Amino acid sequence: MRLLESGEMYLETIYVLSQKGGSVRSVDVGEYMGYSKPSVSRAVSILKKNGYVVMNEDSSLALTKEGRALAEKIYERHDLITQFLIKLGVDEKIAAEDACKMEHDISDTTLEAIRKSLENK
Amino acid sequence: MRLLESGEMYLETIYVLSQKGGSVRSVDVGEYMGYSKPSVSRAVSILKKNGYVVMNEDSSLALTKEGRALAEKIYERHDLITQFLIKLGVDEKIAAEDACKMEHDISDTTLEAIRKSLENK
DNA sequence: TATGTAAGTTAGCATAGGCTAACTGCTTGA
DNA sequence: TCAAGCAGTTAGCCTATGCTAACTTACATA
Repeated sequence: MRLLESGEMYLETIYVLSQKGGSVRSVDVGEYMGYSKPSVSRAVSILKKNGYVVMNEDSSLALTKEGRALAEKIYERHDLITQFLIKLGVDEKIAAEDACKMEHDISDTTLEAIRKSLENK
Repeated sequence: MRLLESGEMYLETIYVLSQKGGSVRSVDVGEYMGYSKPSVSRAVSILKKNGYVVMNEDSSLALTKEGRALAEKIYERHDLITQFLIKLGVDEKIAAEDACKMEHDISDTTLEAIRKSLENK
């Protein structure tokens, strides 16, 4: 089942927090995103149902192979768009914020155009 | 009251259809957007409540001064983003589709960066 | 004149995705 | 040992925004 935008955001957050090292708990995800525990609990249960995340016995979260692959794809989009906006002259903070929203909307075609444009520099 | 993304889309559609000349009715908006009559009816009532649209006696729709100003702003964003994506090498159709989603998300800062980039060509 | 069609509205359903309140179950420290 | 606090879950509320069904109203024409 295809994740909606909010699901992608939760998945991306779990990925980003994992990259920082250490275990990732639901409460960490909620704190990072500014959402309540029940909101995270529901979102994580959907990610589990979709096979993107598993919860360990100590209730820390781990990405499955599929979850990691999808999260990497989403994060790469985020990163490419952010770099692109920065090159365009947008302040780093605003670039990251805008990229956060754009990453869910942009077609693969546009993303490839952005990638090419970054390579030609 | 600030319009949400869906409200902006309805307003933009009324504006675009107005530009084509002739009167714009709710049913035209629904047909253009692919939405049902009740969905349009509710959306239009919100636009009326916000002072962006009035309904004439023959139930055709007209933008107020504020509605027109906002619609023009939204449409200009749409147009700038579309032109920008086309210059980036994206096919015209896909550029318009992506612009449609991006126009609601992008900050004023990024929009100005896009505008400048288009001018430097 | 009576009927059929078109347009708009109202009522109410569904889903997504925030929230708070309240419960459960661990773990920890006085 | 037991009381407190922390993490996760469950129940249920709210808003936004799509939908269908069914109603109203007006017009046009047989």
